[in-house]
Amino acid sequence: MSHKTKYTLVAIILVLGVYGYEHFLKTEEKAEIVDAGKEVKTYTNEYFLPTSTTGQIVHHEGYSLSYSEPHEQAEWVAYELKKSHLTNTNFKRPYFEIDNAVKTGAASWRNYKNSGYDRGHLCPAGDRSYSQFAYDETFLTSNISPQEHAFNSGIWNTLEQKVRYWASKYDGVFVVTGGVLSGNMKTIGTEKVAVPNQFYKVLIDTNSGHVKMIAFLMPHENSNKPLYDFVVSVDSIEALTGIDFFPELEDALENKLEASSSYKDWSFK
DNA sequence: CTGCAATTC
DNA sequence: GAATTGCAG
Repeated sequence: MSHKTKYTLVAIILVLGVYGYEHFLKTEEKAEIVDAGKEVKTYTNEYFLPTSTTGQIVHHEGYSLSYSEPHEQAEWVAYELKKSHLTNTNFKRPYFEIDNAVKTGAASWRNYKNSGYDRGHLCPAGDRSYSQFAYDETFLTSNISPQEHAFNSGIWNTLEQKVRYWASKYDGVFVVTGGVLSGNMKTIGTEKVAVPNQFYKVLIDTNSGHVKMIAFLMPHENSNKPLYDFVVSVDSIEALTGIDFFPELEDALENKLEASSSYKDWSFK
């Protein structure tokens, strides 16, 4: 063959080689996140996981979730927020990524684009700022729900900050949070991601002597009311969602704590 | 902290 | 599409 043909072939091989290597790197990066879901969780983490009404629980390094395919979002996200997790580091926000660990296919972030709704974190990025990996992992689409911006940056944000305050004060809390996926809901995007009409957050603390619980149920709208106005019993959220929140607790204790809507054990400062 | 959007390459 | 920059609650 001619020299010209040889050079052409070499050039093509080089281009394919570089492309292939970059593709290999990207595949490796994705594999890291997927494999992270297979890691064995700590005892405490497993212990407080709620039941799944959808049959699809996914474990990530920094949180676990139960994915509802019909609603294209998690019915709950659960994680332990330790005092040591709280840092002042200010990571750059990454791009949202489809969660490949969701076998039925997690929603694309494109559903949210120009929808008028925020990509609202369920496990807040601010709760996983102890490492770049943990922070980035919260930007998976299985960890977000459509939220009105005024709500997300308003009273919901206030609640999230209060959770961090409690995690610091009580040396760690276990957090379960999600939207109430029932009733008539609007949808956004081509995949019809449901817009919850209410959001909840359930906390349990076992590190402060005696076990205590608190639950919040908020309409999907901003509010200037104090946080304690939204305290409800865990039982009432279980009735709404069908989720059993702390099935591993001793029954008598579980029944007592979950029936209570008292917040006397939790400091609102 | 919680986010979106316009701009540039 | 990726990254930077600015803006808003």
